[in-house]
Amino acid sequence: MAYQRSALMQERLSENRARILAAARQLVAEGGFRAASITAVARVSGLSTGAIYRYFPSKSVLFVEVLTSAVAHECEILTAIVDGDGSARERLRAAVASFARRALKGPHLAFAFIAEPADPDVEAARILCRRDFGDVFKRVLRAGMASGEFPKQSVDVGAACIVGAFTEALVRPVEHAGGRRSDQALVRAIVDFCDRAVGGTD
Amino acid sequence: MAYQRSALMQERLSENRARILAAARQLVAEGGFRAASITAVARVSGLSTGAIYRYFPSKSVLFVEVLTSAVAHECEILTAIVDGDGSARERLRAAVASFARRALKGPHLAFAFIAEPADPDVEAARILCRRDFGDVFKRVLRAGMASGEFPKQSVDVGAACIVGAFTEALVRPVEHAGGRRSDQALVRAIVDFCDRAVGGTD
Amino acid sequence: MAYQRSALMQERLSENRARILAAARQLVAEGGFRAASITAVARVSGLSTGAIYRYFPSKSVLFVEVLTSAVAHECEILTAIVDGDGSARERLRAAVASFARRALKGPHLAFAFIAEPADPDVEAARILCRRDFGDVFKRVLRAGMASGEFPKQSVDVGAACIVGAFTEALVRPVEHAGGRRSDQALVRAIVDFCDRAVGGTD
Amino acid sequence: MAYQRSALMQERLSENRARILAAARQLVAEGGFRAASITAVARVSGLSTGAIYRYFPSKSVLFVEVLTSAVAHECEILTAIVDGDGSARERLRAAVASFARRALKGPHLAFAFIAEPADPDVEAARILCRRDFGDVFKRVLRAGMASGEFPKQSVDVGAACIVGAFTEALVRPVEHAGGRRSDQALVRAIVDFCDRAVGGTD
DNA sequence: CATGAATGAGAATTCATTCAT
DNA sequence: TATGAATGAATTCTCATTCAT
Repeated sequence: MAYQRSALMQERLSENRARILAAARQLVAEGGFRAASITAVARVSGLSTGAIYRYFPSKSVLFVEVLTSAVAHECEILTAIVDGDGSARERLRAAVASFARRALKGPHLAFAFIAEPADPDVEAARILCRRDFGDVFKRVLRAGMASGEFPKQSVDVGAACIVGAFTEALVRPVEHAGGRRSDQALVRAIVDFCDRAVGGTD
Repeated sequence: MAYQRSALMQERLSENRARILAAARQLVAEGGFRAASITAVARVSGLSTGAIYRYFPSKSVLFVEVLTSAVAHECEILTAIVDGDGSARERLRAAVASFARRALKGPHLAFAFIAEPADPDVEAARILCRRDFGDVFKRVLRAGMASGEFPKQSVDVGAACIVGAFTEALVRPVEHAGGRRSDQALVRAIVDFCDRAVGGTD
Repeated sequence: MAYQRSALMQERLSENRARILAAARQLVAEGGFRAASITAVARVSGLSTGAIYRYFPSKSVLFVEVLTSAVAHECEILTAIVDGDGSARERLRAAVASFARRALKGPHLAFAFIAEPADPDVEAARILCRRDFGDVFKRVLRAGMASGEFPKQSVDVGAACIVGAFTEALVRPVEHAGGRRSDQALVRAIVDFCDRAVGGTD
Repeated sequence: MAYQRSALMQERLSENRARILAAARQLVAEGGFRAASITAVARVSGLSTGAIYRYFPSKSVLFVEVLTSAVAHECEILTAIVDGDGSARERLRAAVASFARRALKGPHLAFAFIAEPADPDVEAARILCRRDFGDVFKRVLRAGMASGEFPKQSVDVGAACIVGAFTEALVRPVEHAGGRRSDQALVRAIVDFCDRAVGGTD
């Protein structure tokens, strides 16, 4: 009996795939990579462990995709801001502020993806992701230098420093959730720091 | 009559302790906490697994010591610089440059200690260590603001951003060892970034 | 669509659970709790160590169940006898005789359960089990005292002494299996001892 | 250089041996065989682990001696009572009462020796010790039967039952130390039980 | 094609025993 | 001779991955 893969079936397949990714994302967000076992992903997604392996050949591959898709999404948002209107300085401030605000809403996820290693494959993907983040900032740095808004500086290092600066500044309040300063003030301080760092004028 | 513990024996004991710490440090530097199993520490240190437990009551305690001793050492060096002579700006530049140069020599370790989580006990120690690093920079920031060298800014956020910025900027070249720019130029770029970020004048 | 768990599968699951319990029971019977490692249970049951942990969350829980289920079974039998017809004395004799005969068939197990401690959790369960045994005998003692068959005496101590007496008398012949007197005579002697101890008249 | 083993040295040797035995006894009394590791024995005795092995070839041998010497001591006391003056019944009551009172003073030790097994060698010794205990009671049983004080009964079984009865009755209060009945009343109840069991008349 | 029970290598930790000093 | 550091096999438990149903 020949099987026809119906549209319905196709849909279910990609729905399952999405469910698995969502479950993995949620688990990492709630408890880090440590809490994200295949068994847990199966439980949260409502599928079996065997089913996970139908959609992803290994745990590494699954989490590399979780990581890259989340980062790609963030990068799209940042890119839209960086490629938008306004001065380079305005765009940089807006991009940093946007990332910081989003990270403060879903804290552990941002931390895990940016800072937490898992196994070597995921680690390799994480490094590529950080580079992707950096690339967005490189563009606005180049634009600012071209227009004379920013002084001459290393684009590579500047971009990495920006990513590192706001990552680190965001990680700490995340870890002591209680008694943190207002998120507004935190975002503002991070943005000011990056602004001064690249601009040199206040 | 109890036998005197000979000086030779004493020396071997502390030598073994140091060997265990060195082995643990090396394993973390090469492959992160993931690669640092007790078995691996035993193999690299040339001792048995049981011997590890004569010197350290648990894996957690061992790695907390690895972490805190490394960080304490770095903090001492930074503190000496920050408490030295010169303008706040000069001292900040010197501190960042010193850390960056040292990190480039023993690369992965710095990252693993700053960014990589392990088990809850080590994680708790790691958070304290990050705070210690930040504290050093807070002092120079306060000094610069008091003397009017630096504009008014958030000391907490600024310190975290500095730590994050140079950590991130150092991690990337470390991970793609080939084709990196000259270390000198890298250090210079990082220092300039932090300098502008806190000072606002060039 | 979730698949139905077939009756066959259901059966295999409870069969495995039973196999694990049986293997644990056998190992305790043959060599005491000392000989009953998880590895040994896995070997004897024909499963892997990991499989044991699908059915029982820890070694303690497994052995607590082995212990309590065996004791509960014995207690049911004794309770049925003690709550049956006849004089208190007849029921006491029947209960002791029944336990003794059963113990002589599966010897070491009864002893290990009554006398041998293991880890704290199992030990706690063991104490509760001894109390359960004692409770059965307390009832018949109270009945006999109420009816005037037995002289006034401590119910608590009497019950404990009965359990201890037949346990000890059964343990020795069990351990030197060769050359033992006839089981019949042994059971008779134990029953007579307990009978005299509580009744005081022959 | 030929060594002369001086009297002083001889004394120290047997003193050390005694210290080791005392340390082992104390540890078993306080925490059972579980707490009695060779390292712990070394610590408590003030000797090194290596020294333990100069006096005892293995842990088993050490604890077999701890066990047998303690039991031998109890047996001597019981034997003196059993071989003393008075009716068989009086001597039996006195012996049981003596053992019970002593056990209540140093409870864990008696329990560990009577009920708790360790490794196979110690276990074998424990069984022999119980037999030794039983032998004492066999003598008084025989004496009582010969004089017509006790009815005809199995000496072997009776002795075992007596040992089991008072052991069990003593073990329980030991384990729930709080809220126990008065020791006096407990001893009395145990003695009465054994008395009735062998004598048949009140 | 989905299921989830089973696998088994590997992790941290313990401890009786040995042997270089 | 006494020491106690070192050994290493054994223990309990975890989890990514497979495969019979």
